[in-house]
Parts: sequence; C-alpha cells; structure tokens
Amino acid sequence: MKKSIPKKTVQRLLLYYRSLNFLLQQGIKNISSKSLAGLMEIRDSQVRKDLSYFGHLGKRGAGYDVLELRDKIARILGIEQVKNVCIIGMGSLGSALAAYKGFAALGFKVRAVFDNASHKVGRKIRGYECRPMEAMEKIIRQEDIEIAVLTVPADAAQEIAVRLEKCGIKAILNFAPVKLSLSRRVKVSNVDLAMEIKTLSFFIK
Amino acid sequence: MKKSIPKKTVQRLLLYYRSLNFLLQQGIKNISSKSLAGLMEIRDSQVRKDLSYFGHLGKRGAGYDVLELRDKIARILGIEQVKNVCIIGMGSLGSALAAYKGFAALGFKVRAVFDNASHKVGRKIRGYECRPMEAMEKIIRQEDIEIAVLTVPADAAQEIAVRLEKCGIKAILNFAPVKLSLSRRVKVSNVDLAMEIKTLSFFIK
DNA sequence: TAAAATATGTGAAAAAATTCACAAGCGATG
DNA sequence: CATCGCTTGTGAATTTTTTCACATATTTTA
Repeated sequence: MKKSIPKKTVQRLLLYYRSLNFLLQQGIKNISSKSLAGLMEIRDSQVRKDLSYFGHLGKRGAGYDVLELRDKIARILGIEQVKNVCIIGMGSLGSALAAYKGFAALGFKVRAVFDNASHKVGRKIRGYECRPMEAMEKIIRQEDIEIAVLTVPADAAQEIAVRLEKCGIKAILNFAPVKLSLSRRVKVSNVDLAMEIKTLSFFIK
Repeated sequence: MKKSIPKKTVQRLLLYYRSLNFLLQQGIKNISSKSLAGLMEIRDSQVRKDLSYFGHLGKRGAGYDVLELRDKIARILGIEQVKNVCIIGMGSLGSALAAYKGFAALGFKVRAVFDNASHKVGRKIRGYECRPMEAMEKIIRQEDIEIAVLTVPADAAQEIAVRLEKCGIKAILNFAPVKLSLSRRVKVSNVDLAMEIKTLSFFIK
C-alpha cells in the first residue's frame, strides 16, 4: 500500500503552489529546494521530502522547473477540477466568504448560499440569491455540491451538519465553535477564529 | 528548565475550556478525563497529559471539578486579562471580524479598526470608528494594542506588517495569503481560508 | 473498615513528523 | 569526455507528539 500523505504536507503543497506562482510572475524559471524553502522559512529537506511523496518532480543537480512543478502540484491538489460548494449562514462572516476571491483561485465554485432569516431569503447577497434552509437538501443534490461552508450560530451547527450528512455532503468547513459529531464519512475541518488569536496570545509573554 | 508547552496542547486547552463551560451550563459539576475526551473524540490519556503540564488539576479516583478546572484553564490561558487588538483592513472580512462576538468571550477587546479607503475613514463600521492608516502607529501606542488582525490585500500585507513590528506589536493574526517576513520577536499566525478548504477537499476521494 | 471500583499522573513505548547526511544524477567547464 | 560542483531523493537518525500501562490515590459498597 502506498504511504498516506500527511495533512501538513498537503498544506505545505499549497504554500509551494503560491510561491511558485509568485516566482513565475517574477519570470523565474528554475528553483532549488533550498531557495524555495528559504521563501517560507522551512528546511530544504522538508521541501524535498514533501515533493517526494508524489514522484520525482525535480532534476538532480538542476533543481525544479518552476512552471512544471506548479502544474504538477495543481494536478496533485486537483486545482484544475472545479468543486461545487455552498455557504450556509449569511451572517457577516458567511457573506464575507461569499465575496472572497481566494476560493475561485483554487477551483471552488459557490453554487448556493443559504439562510433562514426571511428578510434575507430571495435577496441577492454578494451576487448570490439567498435560498431558504428548507430547500437546502434539494439544491445540494441538484447542483452537485460536495462541500459546505458552515457559518451559522453554534447552537444550530450540529443539527444542520446532520442534515448535510444525510444529503450526501462530503466535507464541511465549520466556523462554528462546536465539535460536530458525524460519521467518519464526512470530513470536517474547523476554523476557529477566537482560538487562533488566543493560541497566538498565549505565546507572547 | 521547565518543559515547553506544545502548541497543540494550548489549542486543546481552549477546546476543554469550551466544553467545560458547556458542562457547567448543564449543571454538571464533575467529570473524568475519559468523559471529557469523549466530547471531542480524543483519548483520555491525551487530556491528562495536556493538563499535567500545568500541575495536579484533578483528584485521583474522583476526576476533575468542572468549575475549578475551567477557572484554572482560564488562568493558564490568561482569559481573564483583557488584551487590546486592532483590525487592519475593513473589507468584508475585516468588518465581519469586527462584528465577531467570539473575541470578547476570550478576553480580546477591539480598540481600533483601520482602513485607507477615504470613503470608510471617519465612518462607523460595526460600531467602531474607522481610522486612517496614517494614524496606525500613533493609535496602537496610545491604546496599548498588542495584537493586530491583518485583513488587507496580499500585496499590502508585508509592508504593513513591517510598520506593525516597528511600533511594537507583539503578534499578528494574518489573513492575507502571504508569508510575512519579520523578526522572531513578532509572533505571526496565518489563517488561510482557501487553504483550509483545499486541504479538506484533498482528502475526499 | 476492608475490598472493589474508579480515575489520576506519569514514565515508557509507539507513532508521526522533521532533519540529517550522503549516494547518485545532472550540467557546466576546460 | 573526464572532472568538478551542485542538487535531488531517500534511508537513517532525531525530535516531537500521542498512546499505553500501571503505580498510586480516592470513593463507594457491603
């Protein structure tokens, strides 16, 4: 069996992807693991180890071809193939995410946004027509949505997550500060803004 | 020398803190490491190891006193002492963060918000008067701000970060998808929303 | 109050992630 | 075309994090 890819490696792959795009803009055609590592303050061996999970992407003595490596990483990460997402909860955070350009750059397409507040439903928010929560299951299936971004209040999150699991969502990016209990089938990733800043502040003394 | 605390331990401490608050609301006065671990799908030994960094917080044979443990964690994390923060960049994300209640719950106080767009400066956004970027250094010093939340476009982030370092900011929560190069003195934590969702989607196949 | 049931705290073991170190491949140079 | 300098790819070593396992302490039960 092939070795499984550490999550951290995938995250760094994305950082490499960004740096490589930057280098391309600069007109730089070739780079060594050492220089690439220097851009993000990690070791060169880390770069090589990460890339080695995916085959022989460089050339001994010569380093990596920037364009080629970028495209290989894009393929590994599946950036070229579009994934449909929806955003649930059109509060200030949900609507900021609806406006966020970064998703599109990595191959995500917002196909629907939901809220249950009657004054929002039917109105356009950031260019997306806000749909009612009752229609969620139907629309997710219709639009072939695989990933849900969950930006609802903490006390509503678990209930909605269960509904999402039932209608076949594959992954949830959860911004609510609660642990979602779902079956192993659904991948959940938590972004906890308060926690990020608190962790940061712990280490400043 | 005392053992240094792993970052992951600090993060979990915050999760424990949340769970303990929840348990308190439920009127639960006592809990074992096993039950607490069950709430967040980790091992009981992990809970005990994490807590053991900070002394003997529980009672053999009896578990942990919920209220007491919560307060001890609050003290460890410094939740009771208010830290002043500012938000730089009043785009949709910045202004969503300005409205975010979660910061206050962990002892953070937004003392200023900044933007350089002239149509925003001087206006109230989410209850905060938007200040001009020129005044940043002065206000940070005046208001004793230690932490900056950076929600500006990627191409402006590095330059502002350098200014922040110069005026003595201790930590930056960076939402711009770029690596900030600063001296070791300033702690930087990156929140990269596109990266989160891409990492998630990598593991669904 | 003695025995049984619980549950912590912590070294030791295991697992995971990072870093080292070097053989092997490539390109440039003379 | 042989040599030299550079750089990859990768096992081995190291470091970090997690899990195990058990001695020790407390509570409950009979």
